[in-house]
Amino acid sequence: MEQRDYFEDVYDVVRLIPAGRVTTYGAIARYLSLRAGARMVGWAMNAAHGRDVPAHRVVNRIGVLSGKHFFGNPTAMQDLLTAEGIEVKDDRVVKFSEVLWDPATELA
DNA sequence: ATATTGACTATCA
DNA sequence: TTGATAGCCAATA
Repeated sequence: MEQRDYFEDVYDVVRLIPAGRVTTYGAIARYLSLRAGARMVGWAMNAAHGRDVPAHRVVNRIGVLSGKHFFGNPTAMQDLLTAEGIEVKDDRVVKFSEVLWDPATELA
């Protein structure tokens, strides 16, 4: 069971996210030209456990920590983001537009 | 093989 | 503004 397909492509992009920045599922999907769409990026993250993938830096399009519940401890994701300088309030990234790291724009 | 679900997004009411 | 609906693709409850 080697999902060495777009899964690893997603992981690679997520690893490129600088600390103190976040990105969205749609941005990754769009950058990789994934036919799959944003949902599969989230699914790839599900398999990202055990890898060096900072999935806590990946949020949905409005900056909501939609995947925090998958970190074992619901507060783990928020704590990680806060530790990196990202302000999180009510499960949502504060100043989301400022900390947003879009690979299609930043990485080009 | 079919139906349901999902760490999403865009559009419409 | 929020809420509902559709589109999208892959894995499986």
